[in-house]
Amino acid sequence: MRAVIFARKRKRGTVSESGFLVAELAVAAAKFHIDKPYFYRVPDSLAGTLVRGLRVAVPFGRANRQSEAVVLGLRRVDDVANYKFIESALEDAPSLTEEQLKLAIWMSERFFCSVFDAVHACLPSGVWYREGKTPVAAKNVRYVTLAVSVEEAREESERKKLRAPTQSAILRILADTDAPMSAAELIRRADAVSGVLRPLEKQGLIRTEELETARRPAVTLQTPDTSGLTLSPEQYSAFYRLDALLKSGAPEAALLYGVTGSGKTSVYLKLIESALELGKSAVVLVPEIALTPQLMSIFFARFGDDVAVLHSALTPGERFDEWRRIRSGGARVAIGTRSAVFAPLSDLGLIIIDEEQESTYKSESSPRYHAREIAKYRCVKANALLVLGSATPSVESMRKAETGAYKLVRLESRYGGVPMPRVIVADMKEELRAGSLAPVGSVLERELRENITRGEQSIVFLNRRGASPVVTCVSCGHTFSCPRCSVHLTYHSSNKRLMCHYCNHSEPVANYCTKCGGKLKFVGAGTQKVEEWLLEKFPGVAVSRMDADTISAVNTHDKVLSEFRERNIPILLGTQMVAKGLDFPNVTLVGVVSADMSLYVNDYRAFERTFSLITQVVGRSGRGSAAGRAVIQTTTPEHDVIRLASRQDYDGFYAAEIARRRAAGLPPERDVISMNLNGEEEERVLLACTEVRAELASKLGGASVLGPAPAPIVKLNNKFRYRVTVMCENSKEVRSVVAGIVRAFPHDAKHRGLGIFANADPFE
DNA sequence: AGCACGCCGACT
DNA sequence: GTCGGCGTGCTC
Repeated sequence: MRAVIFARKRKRGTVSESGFLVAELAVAAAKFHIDKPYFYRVPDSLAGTLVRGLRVAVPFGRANRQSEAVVLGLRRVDDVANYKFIESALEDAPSLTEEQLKLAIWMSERFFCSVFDAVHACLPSGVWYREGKTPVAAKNVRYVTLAVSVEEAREESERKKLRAPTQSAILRILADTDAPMSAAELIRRADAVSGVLRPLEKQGLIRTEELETARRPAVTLQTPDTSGLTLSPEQYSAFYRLDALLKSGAPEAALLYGVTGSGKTSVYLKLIESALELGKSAVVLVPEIALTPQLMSIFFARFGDDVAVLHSALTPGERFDEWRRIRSGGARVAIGTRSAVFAPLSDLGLIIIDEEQESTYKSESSPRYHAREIAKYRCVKANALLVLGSATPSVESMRKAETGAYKLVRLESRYGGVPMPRVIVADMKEELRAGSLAPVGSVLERELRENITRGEQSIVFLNRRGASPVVTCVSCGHTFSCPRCSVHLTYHSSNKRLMCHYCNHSEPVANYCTKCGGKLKFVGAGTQKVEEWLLEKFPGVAVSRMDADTISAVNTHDKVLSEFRERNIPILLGTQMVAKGLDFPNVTLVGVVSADMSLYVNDYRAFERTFSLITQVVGRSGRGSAAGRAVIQTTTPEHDVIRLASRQDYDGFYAAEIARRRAAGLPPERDVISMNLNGEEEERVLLACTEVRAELASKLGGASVLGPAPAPIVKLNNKFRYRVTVMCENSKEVRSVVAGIVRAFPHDAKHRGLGIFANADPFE
C-alpha cells in the first residue's frame, strides 16, 4: 500500500507559490518496515538545485544521524512545524533517470524492498556515499602536445641529442606520432622520468593539459570468431522473425530456443546491429562474465567503443566510467551481468538475456529481483524487444512460449551442419558391483585414452554439489564444523587452516582428532581426487584443472583456458565453470563424472538444473570439424532426466517436467513467495514462523502455505534460518498481504531480535 | 534497524 | 543519589 503512496502522481501546476518548499524523499535509513515518503524542508540555498532524482543528505531519526536520500518530488505546504531541513545536495545533476525512478517505485512493490534499496540497485556501486568514503570521481589524464611545428620539433630534437637525450627522444616521439599522447605513455616510451616534461614546457616546445578520460576494462581479444559473419539459412530466418518484432514498435518478448552450437550469438549480433541502425540501444545480459570471455571478445571486436561492460570484476573507477559512457550516450550497447539490466540507455530497443534459465539472474540479497522481470518492465515501457536465449529454457519461460505470451523462435541444428555429439551413458552401478571405487569408470577411461592417442582434447566435468575438501577422524568419524554455521569446515592447503565459506571463521588444523585423539584423514576436493586418478592412469599427460580452488587473481579463467587451447593440453578438468559457453573446436570428448549428484537435492528445480547442466556440458563436445562424443557416468541410467539429457531431448524433458509440475501444483502452475525468518534462538524463530504461517493462511484463502522448513544452511553466523512458503498466484493483492505482514512483524515486541524478509520467486 | 527515553533495581 | 539494564516507541 505504501508503494501506492509513492507512486501517486500530483497534477502538474498544483505547486502553489505560497507556503514553504518541502521535498518528498526516499530515505536510505528508513528500512522496509518504516519506508514511506518522508518530507523535509528545502533550505533557500538549495531551492534552485533540487529536482526529482537528485541525491541529498538528510538528518534522520531521534539522533539525527546523517542519511542519504533521493528526491521524489517537490511541493509547497503552509505548516512545517515539525519538519527537518535537508542538509545538502550530494550531486549537481541527478544520477537517476526519470525511467529509473519509476522503475524503483515499481520494484519496491514487486520485490518487497524499500524504494531507496531499489534506487540503490539502479546505480553503480562507485557513486554511493558511505561514511568516510568519497565517491569515485572522473579520472583526469595529463596529455602532451607539441607547441611547435613537427619540423621545428625534429630540429630541436637533433640539437638536444647529446646534451639532453631524453628531451630529444620525447620531441622525436611526439613529432613521429603527430598527435596528443598521455604523459604516462610518452614517458614510458622515451624511457624517461616524469621530470623531463617541465623543462620542455618551459622552453615553449610542448603543451600539457588535463583531459577527462574514461577508464576502460581490458579485454583479451581472442582469435576473432568469423563464423558469426554469415548466417545460416536457419539463423537468418530466426533473425528475420526477431527483427520484425524489434521493428514492430510495440513491446514484444521472444524465447530464442537454440540447441548448443546453433549459433545464438550470431543472431544476437545481427539483431543488435539492426537496433543500432534504427537509432536504438541494446542491453545484453550474460550469466557470469568470467565464463564468457569468448562472447565478450566477439562483442568488442564487432562494436568497439560502442560497447560498455558492467560487472562485478571491474574496478570502481572502470565501472563508474563505463556507466557514465552509457548514461551520456557514448556507448549504445551495454553488456554485463545481472545488474547491467539497469543500464541507463536512452531509446532502448532491445534486451537480450543469454542462458535465461541461469540462477545468477535472481538477486539473493535485497532488492531480491529477477533480471528477467526488470527487463520485461523496461521493454514494456520503452516498446522494446526482450529476447530470452537458451539451449535449455527454464520451464517457466517455455510455458509462456507455449501459451503465446512469448514468441517462440527455434534454432534446431548446429551451425555448419556439425552433428550433435554421440552420447554414451555409463552405468556406474556395475563398476561398483565389480568392486571399483575409481571416480572414472572403464568406459570413460577407454574414451579418454582414445582421445589422447588421437591428439584430440577432452573435458572432464565434475558435478560437485557439496563435495568440498573436509577433514574427518579415521577412528570416530568426527568432522569439523563451523561454530557459527551448520556447515563443515573445508581444508585450505594454501594456509593450512580449516575455513568456513560462509562466515569467514577459520582455525588451525589439528594434528589428531580433538574428540578421540585418532588419526585425521583429508578427503580432497572431488577434482583433486579425479586429477590424481588421471595422472596415475595417464602418466605424462598434462591436465588443466579449473575449479574454485585453482582459480585466483593470477591464475584466471582466461589464462587457464587460453593455455588449454594454445598448448593443446589433452584434458581440461573442472566443475561448473567448464560446463558453460566454452567453444574449443578440438574438444571431441566430454565426460560427466557423476551426473546424478544434483538430481536429489530437495528443490523443485533440481531436475531442470541437472538436465540443463548435462545438456550444456555435452554441447561442449564436437564443435569443430571432428565428430564429438560424451560419456555420462551415472548410477541411475534409467532415470528420465539422465535418459532425456543424454539424447539432448529438451522437448521430451519439458513435456515430462511440466506435467510433473502441474500435478504437484509447482511453478509455473502457481507462483512462490517465501517468508524468511532468522534469529539466534531456534525455538523463537520456529514459533514466529508458525505465527506468520497462520496469518498468511487466514488472510490468503486458497493459497497453500507450507513450512516452517529449514533454509539450506539452517544456521548461519549464529542465526537460525527457517522459512514459510506461500504458493498461489503472485497478484498485487497477495503481495500487499505479504508486505503487510513483513512490515508489521518487527513492530511486535515479541519479535525482538528476529529478522524477516519476503522473497518473490525464490531460487532454492 | 537504530536510537533515545524512562522506569526500576543495585551499588557507591 | 545515580549508574546502567532493558522494555517501549518513534523515525518527516
